[in-house]
Amino acid sequence: MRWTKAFIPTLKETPADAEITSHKLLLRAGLVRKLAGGLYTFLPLGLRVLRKVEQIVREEMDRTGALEVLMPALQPPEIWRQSGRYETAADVLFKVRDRAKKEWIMSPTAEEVITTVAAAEINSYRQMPVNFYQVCVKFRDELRPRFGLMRAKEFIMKDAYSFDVSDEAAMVSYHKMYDAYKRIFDRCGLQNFPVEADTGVIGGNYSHEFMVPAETGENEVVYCEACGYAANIEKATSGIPKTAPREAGAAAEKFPTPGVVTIDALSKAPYSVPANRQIKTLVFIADSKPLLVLIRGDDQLNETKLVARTGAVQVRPADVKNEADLAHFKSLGAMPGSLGAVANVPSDWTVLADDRLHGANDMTTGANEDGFHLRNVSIERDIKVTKWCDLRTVSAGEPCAKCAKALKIRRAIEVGHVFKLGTKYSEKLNATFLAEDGSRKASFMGCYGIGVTRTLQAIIEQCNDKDGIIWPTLVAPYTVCITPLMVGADTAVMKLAEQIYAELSAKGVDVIIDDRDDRPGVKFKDADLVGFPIRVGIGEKSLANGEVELKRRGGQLVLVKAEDAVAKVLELIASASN
RNA sequence: CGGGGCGUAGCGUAGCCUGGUAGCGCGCUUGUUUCGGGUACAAGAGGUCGUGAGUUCGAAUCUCACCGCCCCGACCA
Repeated sequence: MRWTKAFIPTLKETPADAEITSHKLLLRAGLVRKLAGGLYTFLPLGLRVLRKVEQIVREEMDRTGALEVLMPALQPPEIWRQSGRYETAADVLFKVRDRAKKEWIMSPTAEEVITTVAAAEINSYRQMPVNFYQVCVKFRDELRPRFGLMRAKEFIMKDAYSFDVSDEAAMVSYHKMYDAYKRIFDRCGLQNFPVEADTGVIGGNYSHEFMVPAETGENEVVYCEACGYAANIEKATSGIPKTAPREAGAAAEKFPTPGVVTIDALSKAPYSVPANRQIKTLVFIADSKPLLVLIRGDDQLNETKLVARTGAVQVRPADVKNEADLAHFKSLGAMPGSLGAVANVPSDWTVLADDRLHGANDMTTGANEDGFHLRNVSIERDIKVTKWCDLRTVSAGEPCAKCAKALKIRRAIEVGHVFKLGTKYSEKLNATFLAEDGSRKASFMGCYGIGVTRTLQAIIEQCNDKDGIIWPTLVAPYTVCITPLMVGADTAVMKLAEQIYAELSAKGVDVIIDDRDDRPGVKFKDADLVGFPIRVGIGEKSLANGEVELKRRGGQLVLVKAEDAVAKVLELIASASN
């Protein structure tokens, strides 16, 4: 490719609406342009990178034996109703109507569609295991698109769906994908690691996310350097000890605490109740039913865990400004800050308590009377807990549950997610088969997603310096950039540049020649900004000695004999490709 | 949806408070110059000042509504 024909609109200045490095570089390097919030056009250079990432994904998926298909972007709402997700995923569904006013859903994912195919076509255990995948545009009605391609209304996803005859077989399929994902992100040049994950609206019981460490990531990951434990903070647990039991004291005793409505205030004089001897009592509304959540005063509730434990579609904190919610507070007898679970809890309320409070006594909690708290509370004795479960958020420094070493927390970008689904979808959409023993069973599914466009941006977020992008060799838009510093057609410099360009092209190398009649500084800056892995510089000075320059992006410049240039470039490429 | 900020040439911005000629840098065009890290000089093109309504003799500037964008939060497969 010739630069003058390639359409690479680089920007010297950063567009005002880009915040994070990778977003700025996407725009500055001329890879994409914004059409509207969360919607981007891939320009030629950006598309080349996208295709290379897709290519890696396809190669590794094919290697596992997965089969590529292509499903419609428009889906009938009926199958979403059948799976139950018409309601549970309603918030992110883009819906359109055709001229007959019939509603359609723009695919955010395709469990329902592929399961419909399986229901019709997979009738025998002999047809499994099988794994179908596709790479296509997905739509999500994001509340707030942001960070360029990271969270967009429309994006490219690779989604795969496996069908197996048993739970054990499904686990084998799951691990095939798990291993393939590791290879895919490695080949993309990304530092990445899998973490245990919550399953969210997708459902299922076993799940990992693939994370790329980055300060700008939207996820927090808890990890242990000693034993390798790693989990999304939404899922993570630690080996932190339960609340130390004390000698069982006298009966719970009410005492006045006028105006004290925070853990912090109660921990100060004259009350001086340390936060770790307090019980925080929170009211939530789970599918319109009230719910009490008890958690230790010095702990933070993890709402993802709460949603998972309740199994409810919608869980939200009760709000005193909401009249229906206010009635719930009134039935308890107090407003937030004086709430407790010892007395006045209506019998039909669910009380969820965090495991860390198990067996705790000598605790202080709200008395369900404004301006009063209770001390000497023993949870077992004084509170009727419906269900004990893990509800707290892990903090850095807590002991690892596996090896007791201190846990760390870092931010990361989620680029892939694998789920073991069980029979959730196959049962609802009747994807059953005849087993070897003649019985009819629902197939055991897994689903596996990779955010392809997000992966592309994650690469930029991780691979850059002050001058621009530093593309990993396998995903660079062009592997080699030839930079002649004198473009006159009959100059020795240009003749050599053209010759090297032709030879590398003939060898199948993705090469671009910067044939612009521009100053050297402009060409160097642009080459660095776009981030080609290898640059071949050809100028009068070095050519006078029969030499050309070889420079790896971000590396040292080396002089090589002009006649060796092609061979040296091929060597560099070979050593970089994995 | 709540809070905050912004909208002036392709990009980045000044002007707005205190109403009266729309300015600068980059980019673009032409010419000269220069030629190893975003050359220099000269000439030039390019603007419904987000949209609509209002106040006023007069609105980029003041008022109201709407639209769009960015950030924080809520949400997130």
